[in-house]
Amino acid sequence: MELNQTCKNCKFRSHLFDKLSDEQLETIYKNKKTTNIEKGAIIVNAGELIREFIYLTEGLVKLQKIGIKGKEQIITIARPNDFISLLSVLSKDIYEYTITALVDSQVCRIDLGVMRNMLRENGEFSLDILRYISNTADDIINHTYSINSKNLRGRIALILVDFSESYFNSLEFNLPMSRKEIAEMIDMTPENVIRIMSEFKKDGVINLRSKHVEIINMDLLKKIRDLG
Amino acid sequence: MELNQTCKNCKFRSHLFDKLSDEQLETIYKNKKTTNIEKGAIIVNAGELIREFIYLTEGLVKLQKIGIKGKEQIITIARPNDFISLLSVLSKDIYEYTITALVDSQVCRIDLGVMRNMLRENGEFSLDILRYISNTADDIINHTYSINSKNLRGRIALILVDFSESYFNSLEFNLPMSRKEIAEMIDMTPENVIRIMSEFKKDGVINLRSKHVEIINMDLLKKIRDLG
DNA sequence: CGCGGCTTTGATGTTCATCAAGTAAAGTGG
DNA sequence: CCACTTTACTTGATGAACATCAAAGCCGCG
Repeated sequence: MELNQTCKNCKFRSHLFDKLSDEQLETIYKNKKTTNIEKGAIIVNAGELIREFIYLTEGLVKLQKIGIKGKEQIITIARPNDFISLLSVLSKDIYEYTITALVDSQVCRIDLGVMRNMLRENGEFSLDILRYISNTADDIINHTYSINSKNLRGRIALILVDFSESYFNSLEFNLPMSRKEIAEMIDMTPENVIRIMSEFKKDGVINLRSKHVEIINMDLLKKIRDLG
Repeated sequence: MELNQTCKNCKFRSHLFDKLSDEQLETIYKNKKTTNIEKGAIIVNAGELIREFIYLTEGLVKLQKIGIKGKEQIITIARPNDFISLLSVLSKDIYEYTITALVDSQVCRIDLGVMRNMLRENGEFSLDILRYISNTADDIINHTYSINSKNLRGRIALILVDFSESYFNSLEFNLPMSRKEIAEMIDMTPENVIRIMSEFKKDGVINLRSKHVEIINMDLLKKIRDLG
């Protein structure tokens, strides 16, 4: 892709790179690799040594923790322009989460040493990254507590609204994950995910055919979310 | 307290300030206020405008979220040397959490503008703070998921071990909070907190007299935590 | 075409929240 | 310092929400 060839003009560039000089962007360009990832492919495995900053340019990926009893737990779903390795990259030597592509995706990998130097050199950039990390962490914490305080119906409603408004900007979309993965995201069993989505369908709140979802009564769905 | 009079020689100083020059420490000294906080007193209220970096020098404080239905939720308990306002301070204009002293405590408040300038000026300092935020957020996220994946017995065991090993470094300690607060920390009801602690006492795992706890069988307690 | 994983529905059981009621402890005003 | 009030703690009984188990249908894939 032509526009991808320099970072300066990259159409996927995050505003977080705005504070970098042309020279610094050039340095990043020389020390990055862009890769295409197929749906279902693992981008990083928990436990691997961290060597790079990873930036999502296209697609959708899940970050998950492998629980002690094999029970997997999805922490968050990252979108384009997210630094997907961010939660571990600055504080740990190894990845804490496994990252997997939910749909065909594209990432840029920037050498970690280069990135660190840039953070040291450029205080404005560093401060922006600080804000970004802070926000990301806040969001995850809030999201987790919000899920936790809801009953099962409320949880399903929450993620349906979330997908619609925060990920797809549409009342119709295809769920990018299996029922089992949804269950892992909102801490319930696949059986109950199905049960409750079927209920919503029967009650005319949504339409559902395999992975395709159409939200019919958004107001009601939000009410279920907020009261649940 | 004499040693408190300059930041450079402060005995409560965090290693996070190590990267600051003498001049910068002097600037902080001129722009900070040290305050004593009584047990139970509120340090900041959620919703208040953030004007300061707050640093805990002595004591123990809780950070809590006020839920929608009045249900309070304790996010974490901060110790001396923690930047207790950290999760909101760089990304938000207002505090997201209410912070309350669990025991008599002391905090330093550093003007936010001064702090921001220092982060911009000093890349090493900024990078250290980045790591610190990253770590703090990671810890909270891990802790939350860990609590969430356990049954009630496992949760009680978890916090008892935590208090013993991470906060008091002793097999005997006084719980710095009520049963209700413990419940808010690990997402259960006060009734069940009591019930399960009584069970532990009856089974000879701990000794319990009002707020005083003595761990008798730490191995078993950890087994309960890990299997729960 | 047949196998394995994903999905769906129903029946059962367990865990935990809620309710209720009583006791102990701690703060409050005279 | 004592009566009084309030708040924290404790125990038991009940019910609801949800996980687990089981079985059958579906779909994609070799």
